[in-house]
This record gives sequence, C-alpha cells and structure tokens, in this order.
Amino acid sequence: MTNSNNRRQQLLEVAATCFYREGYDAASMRLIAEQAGMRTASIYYHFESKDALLVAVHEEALHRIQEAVNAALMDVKGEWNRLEAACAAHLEMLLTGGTFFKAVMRHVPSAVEGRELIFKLRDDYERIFADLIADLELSPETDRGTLRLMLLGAMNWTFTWWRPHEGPAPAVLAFRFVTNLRSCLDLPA
Amino acid sequence: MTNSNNRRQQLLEVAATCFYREGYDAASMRLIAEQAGMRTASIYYHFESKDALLVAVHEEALHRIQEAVNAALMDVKGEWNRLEAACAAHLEMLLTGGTFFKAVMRHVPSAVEGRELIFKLRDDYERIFADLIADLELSPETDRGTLRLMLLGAMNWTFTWWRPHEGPAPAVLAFRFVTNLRSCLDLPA
DNA sequence: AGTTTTCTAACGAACGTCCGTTATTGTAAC
DNA sequence: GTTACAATAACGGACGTTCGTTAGAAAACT
Repeated sequence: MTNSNNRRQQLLEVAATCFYREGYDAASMRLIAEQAGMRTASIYYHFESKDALLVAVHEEALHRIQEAVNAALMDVKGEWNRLEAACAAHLEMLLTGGTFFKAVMRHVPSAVEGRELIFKLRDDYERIFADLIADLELSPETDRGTLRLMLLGAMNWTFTWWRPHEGPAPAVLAFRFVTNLRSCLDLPA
Repeated sequence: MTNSNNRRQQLLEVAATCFYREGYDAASMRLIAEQAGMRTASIYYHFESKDALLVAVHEEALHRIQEAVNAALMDVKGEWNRLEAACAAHLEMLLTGGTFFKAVMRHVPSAVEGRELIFKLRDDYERIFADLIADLELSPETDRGTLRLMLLGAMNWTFTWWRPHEGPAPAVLAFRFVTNLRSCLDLPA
C-alpha cells in the first residue's frame, strides 16, 4: 500500500519530467519506464493508459499549486498585496517547484482522452486570479479580463526563458510584474 | 518554376496549420500531404525532411512578422507610441495573420535538426522589442529586461486563449497592454 | 500453525498500427 | 526527350498497448 503509493508517486514525478522535457508525444512510455527504473509494461499496473498518466500529472500539479497559492494568501491584507503574494506563489511553484507545473504548460494533443478535464482544471485554478483582480479598485476604463490574461501570460511565459541561477528569483519577478501594473492602475487614494 | 513555388508555398501554409493545430509530432507527413492534396512521398520533392519543413515554416513566419513590425514602425514618433505600434503589429500577425505565427509558438521537440537555428531566429526577432524598450525613458529602478519579457509573455500567451470574434481586437489588446504599463512607468514630464 | 488462496507488482514477448523516409515508376510540359 | 513534378509501393523502426506468467507478500481457511 505505502510502497505502492510511493512507486505510483515516483512514476508520476518521472512522467511529469518527461512530459515537460520532451512534450507529450515524444515522451514515450519506454522513456518514462526507463527513467523510472521499470519495464514499459509495468506502468500499466499503476495507470491504465498514457493519457491517464498525463491527466494524473495535471491533477496533481494543479491541486498542489492551488493549495500553495491559497496558503500564501492567508493573513495577507490589501488587495494589491494579495495579488502579489499569489503571483509570487504561482511563480515559485512554476519555476522552482519541480517539473510538475512546467508539464502543465505544455501543449496537450487533441487526441488525448481527458483533454477537456485538463482544460477545466486549468480554468478552475485561474479563477483564483480573476477573484483577486475583481477585488482591486481600478479606474472604470481598465478592463479586468485583459489585465488578468496579461498578468497570467507574463507569468506563464516565464517558463520558456527562466533558468535557475540566472533570471531574477520568482518573488522578485512577482514584485516587478505587479509593481509595473500597480502604481499606474491603482486609483489615487 | 512559378508553379513549383506556388505549390511549395501552399505546402508550407498547410504544414504551418498542421504544426499549429496538432503540434510537431502529431502533425504527420501523411496528414500534411492529405491536407495539401498530394501523396506523402511527393512532399520530399519540395522539402528534404520533416525537420526542414518545420524550419522553413519558422523562417517564413519570422521573416514576415519582422517585416510587418518594421513597416508598422515607419513614421511613428514617440517611444511609447512606437512600442504600442510594434505590439499591435505583433498581435495582428499572431492572432489574425494566419497560422504561420501560431506554429512558431509551439514546442519544438529536442530531436529536431535545426532547433538551434529556430531559436536563433526567434531571438533575433525579439531584439526589436529590446531596442524599443531601451529607448524608453524609465525610472532607474525599472528593470528593462523584465519589462520586455513581461510584455512579450503577455502578448505571446494570447494565442492560447484568443479566439476570433470573441476577444478584443489585436490593436485594442496592444493598446491596453501598453497603457497598463505606460502611465505608471513613464517619468513625469 | 500450517495450508491454500488471493493480491501486488512486475516481467518479457509480442501485436497491430503508424511513423518518416526512399527507390522506382509514371506523366505532363516545354 | 529531357526536365519538373507527382504517384506507387515498400522499408525499417518506434509507438502504445495487451498478453500470459511469475515471485513474493498478505489474507483466509482448516
């Protein structure tokens, strides 16, 4: 039981890394198995298909990041501060929280069973940011939808260029992103 | 000769659409051929390999978008206005300029020959924005690198959610993106 | 306690399918 | 009749998946 869950978990981790590094199609079951130190057929004891493996990776990743962001939001006061805290947690997970979250950023081929579920999970998670932005006091001509997508775009794009020990730390990045928007969009007190 | 170039061009267009819609791996030569109305093997008269086809799509796309942005920049005065004009042209091409540019946004598998060339082409193009941002007069604590990546991220991420007849027009999007940053980062005159 | 049965976790081998690619042949135009 | 282009047919290999089997642990029964 415990051993089984450990193995399943390890398999999930390895699969996430492969999906991230190679993309879904190029991440073959043979590669995943090899990286996990088992034979290809043995994967099917833990997951019924490659598609199910991908869905499981997404479920795990989005569950974790949702919890991390919610935890980071506790006891933070002020609408802009809350947005920045959420961004920091988001970037922390995406850039330094393991390969799970980078795998989520990759393209999901149209033939994957469970594609709609994956999209739904993504949408559910992003609703956190819609709520945080809804709480901001903004000038009436500012479009909140565009603002949310702009911020999420800036954040999610980081995984294409950010490298450890090179770019700014995730928290610094979050500060800069939010600050670049904050002082100009915030209403004069 | 002319006929050949037409056919080659059509093939390129079809391939770009397939690469965008399915991703590189799932876009099989058989699918591309079918969509182009020819037999699979006939593609190899025009392109020596699938990898070469992908590289050609990237070359064409990045050449076109570079020209479009440069053209949009002619006769535009004012540093922020120039940045906005470049963003509008970039988004116009990405969102309504055909599938070429969306194909460029997709993941390039690590086994693709010419991968480095593709990355170099992308980097060369993005240098336009580095130059435009270098021209801005900003408060000294504003990091120009972060600003560039933030703006490019916001723009390039649009292709994951923007749909025709739904989201704001590309030019409107460009205006909002730049405006969200402009008034707060610009130095008081 | 000892025996029988069931479950866990993995194995090697194979299946049918699809992949990118090639050698060869056909055909239309100049 | 050569050249430009496209079609036929096939190749070797990789893919996801399924199969039958097995060693060992756990559970159930006697």
